[in-house]
Amino acid sequence: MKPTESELEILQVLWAKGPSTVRQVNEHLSQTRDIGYTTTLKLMQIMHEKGLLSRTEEGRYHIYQALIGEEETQQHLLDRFVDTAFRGSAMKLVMQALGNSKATPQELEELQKLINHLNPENNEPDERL
Amino acid sequence: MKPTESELEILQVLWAKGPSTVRQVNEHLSQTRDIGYTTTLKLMQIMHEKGLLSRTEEGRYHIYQALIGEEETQQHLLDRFVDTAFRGSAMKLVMQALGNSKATPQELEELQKLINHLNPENNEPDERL
DNA sequence: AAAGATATACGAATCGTTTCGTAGAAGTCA
DNA sequence: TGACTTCTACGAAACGATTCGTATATCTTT
Repeated sequence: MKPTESELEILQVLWAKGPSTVRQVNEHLSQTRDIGYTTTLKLMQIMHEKGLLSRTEEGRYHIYQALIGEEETQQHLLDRFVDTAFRGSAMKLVMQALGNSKATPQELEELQKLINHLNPENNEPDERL
Repeated sequence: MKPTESELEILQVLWAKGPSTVRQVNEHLSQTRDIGYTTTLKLMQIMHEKGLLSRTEEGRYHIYQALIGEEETQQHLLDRFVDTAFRGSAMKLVMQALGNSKATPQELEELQKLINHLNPENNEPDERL
């Protein structure tokens, strides 16, 4: 339930590319860092044992698939992170993340909508749901 | 520059309480989890070696102090976290953190101000800087 | 069929973090 | 002074994560 950094890397690939073989995942990972094939293999085997990945035998190959969702995992990691790094204050995190990001107007607008959702009383009415 | 989880715990205490002895830090930590005195001692010694903490001898005691700032450290951790968990998308993180937090109206208002700052063009004018 | 490439399985080395036991120095108290 | 407590220092065990070497099986190619 709490993937390590390496495991997260692999999950990222599987989330992005869908079910994949070890080689495909490894190919992808080696683009950004030095990692041997058997290292990726071992990692994915362990993740399979842990129940993070499913595995289907396709002839000689094994095809792996993420068993936990991206958003769900992100939410979990986020909760943990807020606790450890921001002492539980999600707002502090939000402010700091936002302050240092170069958000596009579109993104800000989306965010604006979300805020209006959260706070139907206050602020100028914008659109009803 | 990249404190571990345990180190972060200790930093939190020092940030909150200011310069402290090992015992004071340990006392605080033991309130929330099982940890021996010498464990805390060793950790703080290592952090001192790493340059995370300064140390002043006060008679028989050592008084430790955080050498890195809270916000600065949080920013650093946050950047890293956005990269690894949210593939660099700070906005995705913000939206998700916000969506799951129960923010008070005051907090939302603060956030609103920040957004208006960031996006002077769009939205209703609110206040000039 | 033989050689070579490519798959999985698995044991083990390595590395960083965390934890604690033990020793010795220094202060406190009866 | 002698027993206790309370510091720091330090070595090393324990643990988890990461990495890779090697063995073996299975294809592919000539």
